[in-house]
Amino acid sequence: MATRVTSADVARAAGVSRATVSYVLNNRLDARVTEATREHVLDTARRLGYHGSPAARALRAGRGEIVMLLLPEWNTAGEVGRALREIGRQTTALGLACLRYEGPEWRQRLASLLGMVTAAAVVTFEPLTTEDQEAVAGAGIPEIRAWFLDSPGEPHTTQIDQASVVLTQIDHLMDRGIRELAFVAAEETHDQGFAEARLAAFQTICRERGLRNDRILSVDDDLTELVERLRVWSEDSGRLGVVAFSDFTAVGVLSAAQAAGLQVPAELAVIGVDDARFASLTRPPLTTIKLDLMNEAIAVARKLAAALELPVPEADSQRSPLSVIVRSTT
Amino acid sequence: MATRVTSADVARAAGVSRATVSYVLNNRLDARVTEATREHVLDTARRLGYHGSPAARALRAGRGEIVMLLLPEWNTAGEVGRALREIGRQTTALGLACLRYEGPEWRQRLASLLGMVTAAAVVTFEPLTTEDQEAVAGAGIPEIRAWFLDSPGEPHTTQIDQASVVLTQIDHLMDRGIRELAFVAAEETHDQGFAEARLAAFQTICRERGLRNDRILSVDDDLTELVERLRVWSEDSGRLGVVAFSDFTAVGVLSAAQAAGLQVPAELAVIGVDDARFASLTRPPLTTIKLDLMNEAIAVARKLAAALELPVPEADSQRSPLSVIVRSTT
DNA sequence: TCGATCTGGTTACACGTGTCGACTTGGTAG
DNA sequence: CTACCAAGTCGACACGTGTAACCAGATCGA
Repeated sequence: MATRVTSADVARAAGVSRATVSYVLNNRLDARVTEATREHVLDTARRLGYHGSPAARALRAGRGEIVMLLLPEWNTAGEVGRALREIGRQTTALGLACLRYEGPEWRQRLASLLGMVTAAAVVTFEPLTTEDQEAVAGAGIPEIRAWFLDSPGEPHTTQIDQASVVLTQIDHLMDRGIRELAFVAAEETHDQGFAEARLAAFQTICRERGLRNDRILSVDDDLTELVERLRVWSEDSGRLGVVAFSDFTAVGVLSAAQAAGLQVPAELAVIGVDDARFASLTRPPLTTIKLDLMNEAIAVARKLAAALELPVPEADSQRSPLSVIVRSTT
Repeated sequence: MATRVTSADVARAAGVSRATVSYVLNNRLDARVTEATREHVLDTARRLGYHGSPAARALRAGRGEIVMLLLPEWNTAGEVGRALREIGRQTTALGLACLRYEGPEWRQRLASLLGMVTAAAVVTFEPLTTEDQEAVAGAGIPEIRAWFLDSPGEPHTTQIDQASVVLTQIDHLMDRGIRELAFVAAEETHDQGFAEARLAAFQTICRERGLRNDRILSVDDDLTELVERLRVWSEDSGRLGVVAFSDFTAVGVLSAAQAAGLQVPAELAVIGVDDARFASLTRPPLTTIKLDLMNEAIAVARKLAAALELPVPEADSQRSPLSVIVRSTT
């Protein structure tokens, strides 16, 4: 195994001092270096295959180059995944490395984690425990909050809130002339906070519009209860509109609707969220909401750059954060 | 912002030398330290909220404490995600931090990435380009291969190969008396390698057993072709068994079957892969294969420990890597 | 009593980098 | 001829650790 090649090696090979090498590699314009030697150093560095030691640089600079994303156990298949990739891209453009830490394990172990990773900043997607908050503060690292989910008592930092997702769903159903609504969530361990926020929004919006807001159900693997409820609900209303928590849930609703003998979309309309991969493969193809979190991703990158005193990237022009993908279930 | 508290601070506060502090904190048994002073140092360290500088430690040790998982753009919702979490857990148990880098961006940029992250090792799930391979070699870091997918020309390192997945699917269908098989894959950007490997396995196995192996289709959003093919295929065979690439694909098959007027499972049987969340919600509920990658995850951890000369964890007892979740589509 | 051994701890160095102040040079004005 | 200046380099330090080498004092065998 070839031992690491250091800047001293480069200096020796190029016949200059180590300081000069450092100046050239970090191309500091204020240090006066002849163009000839600059080229020479750059060339030998490349020839020797020099890559600086991140540890040494971090030690010297007092700050690392890693941006650590502390992810809850989310499903990253859909738009959330796309947003995370965009954050990664932006971070790379800032000259930093974007790494993810996933799983529930970090919840009280952040201190030991930060004792192993020389992070430049930490990006959170949920409130931290006070203990963890102290850990990140003790490490002298900024915490960037990318909370896509509104959190009680905290000013929300992104433009898309869960309420407007539900609002868009309801608006679409009402545009189709439907005034009898129901909300179906999923019994899941993940994304529980999202489900609660959406449910609350559903109830509020319905109340404001003078609609019934008590048709609510959580569905698990067993669909029998859902079948029963759909039957009852649609008996006392002309045409039922189901606001599904996600496309997964919507699949369950479709199955239950058939079992209940309800025609989709004639007697029962469904609208999901996330435009999952299988949404176009259901029967009938699923109408759903597509989120666009790019603005949020860029917002995160801007906060990051500001906190680290780096050049702040431009905000993208107006993009519509929510759009309805109309297929055949509404 | 409170400045970082160093081991020198602890030493000063405890009235001992910095070396003693270091000995205590890394509790080296060979160094002679009184139990009293040990307690005292440990206490003051806790009181001051001392956390070592990962950068300095890495610089001194010549090796970082980060295990970097270089992930392709996989769907991590199912069993793969569980395996990754297990790898993370094992890594943590080894005293290392397990971070993920995801996205296609690293493909030729590994050198610059390793220039920012002080990694102890790199875990790959696909072959690296030669350029990237040089980068990791130049950094003097071991590469741990966790290739769940068989790769041509490379001895495969895990027990589950794609062929046995397909084998299990076919075995189950044949147990049900089905001898007319078809393979349906998905037109996707991700997981393409998996799809090809599975298709090849399907063709080989069918040939070996003297069955037709030319009923093959890739499905995209448009199901019309699939509907047509299912109709044709089931006309010249009594009962058709469809080997689906994934549960997603299976959903498409179910939709197409209904459109073609075929009863499931009487006239057409389907079996998927992955036991996705929605598999129990389809209509009828989907029979599928559940992978258990825990053995593979532990194998990765063992290789990792061996490469870094750490105590190698025990291999788990025998677990069945593949099991059939029988529901109602077969 | 005196050297040998053990105990509890400290001093000093190295890891690889960024950067400040100092140090050579030519060149030029006084 | 001296004083000064700017351009181009370099020596030296600090960042925070882990650990080998060393040292004062106590204990102990002869």
